[in-house]
Amino acid sequence: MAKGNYHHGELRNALLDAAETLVCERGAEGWSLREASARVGVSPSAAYHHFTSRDALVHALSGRVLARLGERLSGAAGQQPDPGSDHQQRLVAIGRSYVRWALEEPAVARLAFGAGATDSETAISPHPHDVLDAELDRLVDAGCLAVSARPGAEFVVWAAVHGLATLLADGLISLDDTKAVDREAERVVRAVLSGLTQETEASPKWPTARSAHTERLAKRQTGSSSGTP
Amino acid sequence: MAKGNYHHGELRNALLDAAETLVCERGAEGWSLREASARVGVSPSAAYHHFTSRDALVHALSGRVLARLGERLSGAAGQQPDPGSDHQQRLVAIGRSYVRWALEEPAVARLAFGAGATDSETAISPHPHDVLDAELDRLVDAGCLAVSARPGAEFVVWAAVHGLATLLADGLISLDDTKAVDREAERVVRAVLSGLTQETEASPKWPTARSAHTERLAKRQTGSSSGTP
DNA sequence: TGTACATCAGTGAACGCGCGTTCACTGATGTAC
DNA sequence: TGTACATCAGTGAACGCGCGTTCACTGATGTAC
Repeated sequence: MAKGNYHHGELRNALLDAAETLVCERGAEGWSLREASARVGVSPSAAYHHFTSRDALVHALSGRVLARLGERLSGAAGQQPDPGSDHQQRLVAIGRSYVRWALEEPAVARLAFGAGATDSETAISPHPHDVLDAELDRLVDAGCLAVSARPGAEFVVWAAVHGLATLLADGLISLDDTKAVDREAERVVRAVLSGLTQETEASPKWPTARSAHTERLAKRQTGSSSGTP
Repeated sequence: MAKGNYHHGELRNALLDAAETLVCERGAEGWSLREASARVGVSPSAAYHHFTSRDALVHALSGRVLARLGERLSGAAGQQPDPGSDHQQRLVAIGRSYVRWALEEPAVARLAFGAGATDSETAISPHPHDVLDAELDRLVDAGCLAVSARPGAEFVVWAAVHGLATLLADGLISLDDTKAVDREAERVVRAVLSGLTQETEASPKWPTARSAHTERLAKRQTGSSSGTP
């Protein structure tokens, strides 16, 4: 906005905004760097002062989108009233929020997950994965999930919620309205949490999964800790 | 193969094969109709005698891939020994098979699901969804799943398994080896089935989901039944 | 306060490219008589 | 069994297109003295 437009000032963000809008309108892959530049009213080459390539733009957008999702999820959990006897409530809220989000802008969700594993420059904060993680810890603290069932539980919950979200976003499953989506998300979360709760003892040791996100964190820490003895 | 190559004879299938190989090599979107034709040793225009557009090729490929997945899933269930007391075993096998499949050729899986909802020409048989459905019916018959929990249970299981499969395929979660993948799949399936089993009574009514696949079947049936009074 | 100058963030033309699709064509195949 | 002919499944040249990226450039900004 305002005055001489030779220097845009906010071009980086403006390009990300334009790209996101294009993704909404035309799908995760159906747009070009040239189009995004044109929307912002800038020449295609201007983009290269802010992103090294189209791919870098995509990754940056993915990061921004995932961070927003993280905020949204932790917000959803935080807005839940005092759990009373229903300790699964906050996790239900998270699952619901995740699924709703994927359904609001399916193409954006697809892009975010598609580019998700490759970007390592920017820290995504709060990362959706961390939000889920913290919530499961709460559940253990409340005595509603056995300590033995806790390791890797986030991947089970994440898988279930993510699966519902992507099946809906990709149109492989349909539900009639938002209400139905919310309730289906609730069913999935409750089923999976109840199942995990039953694991308790005598269960086999489950494998150790790692998320691309925590992987990155770990690398960063070992890298810096080697410098601080 | 053999003799005068003016008439290929199997061009349609050959193009699908080439496209599938290209998807493996370069990702779900990183290939062109021209490339596929070139691999088969045919001019690009030849493809138009078998597919109305590149998009039609993609959909046909998706259908073929999904049908193969269906076969594989039902095969995996069928190979399980007599369940004994473990009635979840067959479903664990299905889930394992689904996840393994997605991990073997992630790009192909992505393409199959991405194009999945739009194709309505060819019936996919056996459809993965149907295989799952049948198996849950078995579970009810065996008395291991309440009749009240059965409706829509396939979507809960599908979501969980599909989520794990896509998170792994997209690199958002990593596991060390095939063994770990198998065990994680088992954990997810067992968790979700145990959760569903607990639903039994007094649970709220869950929404009615529809899959793009059954939707299509329904349409076909109403269409033909109107002609046979 | 005024001027010189480095740096930053744009421009716009050009590059080479491969794409999906169309078209008029032609060689091979199979069928009717 | 042999020939005429319709149909099928290829060819190859051409279309117009938009793409990502590069390059030498230039106008605006901010800092040092």
